[in-house]
Amino acid sequence: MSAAHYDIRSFSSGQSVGYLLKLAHALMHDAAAAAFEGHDVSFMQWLILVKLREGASTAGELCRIMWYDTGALTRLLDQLEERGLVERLRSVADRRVVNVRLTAAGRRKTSELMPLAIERLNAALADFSKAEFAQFMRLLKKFIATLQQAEQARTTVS
Amino acid sequence: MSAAHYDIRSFSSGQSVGYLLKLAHALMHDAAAAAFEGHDVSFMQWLILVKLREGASTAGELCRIMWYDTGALTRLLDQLEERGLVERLRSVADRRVVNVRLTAAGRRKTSELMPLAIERLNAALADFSKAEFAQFMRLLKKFIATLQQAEQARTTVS
DNA sequence: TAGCATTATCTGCCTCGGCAGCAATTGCCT
DNA sequence: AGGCAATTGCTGCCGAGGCAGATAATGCTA
Repeated sequence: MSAAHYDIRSFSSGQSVGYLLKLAHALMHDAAAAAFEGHDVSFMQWLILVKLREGASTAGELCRIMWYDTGALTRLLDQLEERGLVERLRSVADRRVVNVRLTAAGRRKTSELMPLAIERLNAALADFSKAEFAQFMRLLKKFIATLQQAEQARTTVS
Repeated sequence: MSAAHYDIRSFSSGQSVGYLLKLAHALMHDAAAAAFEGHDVSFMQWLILVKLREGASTAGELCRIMWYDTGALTRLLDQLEERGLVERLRSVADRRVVNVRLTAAGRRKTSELMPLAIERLNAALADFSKAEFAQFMRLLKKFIATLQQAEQARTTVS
């Protein structure tokens, strides 16, 4: 472990990872949300659809991987179910669990909107070389791993 | 400019910068908010105080640099003013403008809570070498710059 | 000076996520 | 089997932020 990166004397908010992450996320999210405007599925809803396509199968699982509230997800799934993009099936193995899966229409809608997201991601990274992109991803994952570990330690204590 | 980083065929949400930024920000924010729990100033409010100490002087300026809603900021300033941490002064040069500045108590409170934030930032970056930290900051800033440029182009058109 | 677009702030309304409590179900332990 | 903690999903409530319209003040143009 190296010495601390920040100290009280020299701290400036513009040099804070937290502040930069906030800005980067807000800008990226706004760009994505703007791209999805006018379509009948919001950006957040589409993210859920993608995660389902990638294998997520229950409500709780979606909440954990998306760092999303269970109450909020229940309501979000209600909407997706109403529009026939998703279906809920009570698990027979464990009747507390609700299995969620894409319908055919849901799968179609997911693919249909995919280009919107891809386009925005590439636009945001237009000035990044392959090497820079790889570095960026690696560092983000490392950062996340550290915090998730700390978070897990915090919640298992209490 | 290099070739596109993402394409429709190979896309996976776990490899999306947007998804990673969302997670990184959420985890960092939760850690910071948890650190400020119990103190009479929320994490968000403290951020405003810091920006004021660093020279921000009007409500509008705070909104722009923090990527924050003007309505939300008005209410947040109301609370800070009530507690005597901040004071509003109608500008004499332009009477539409409200100059905001820290009171002595506000400056004291800002410094008092600084260690909480520093500590969390350093904890999150504990495994980062100096070089990795510098790289991470550089790439985040580059990413932000690209998106801000695009955002500005989008809003000046309409 | 009169008219009009623009800017800065504030207010009300709406949506969405966080949180706490609830009901149903399961698994563990005796 | 019986009791009890833990887990899953759902519901009501609350607070915070986004958005649109209102207000006041300024600057530009004729």
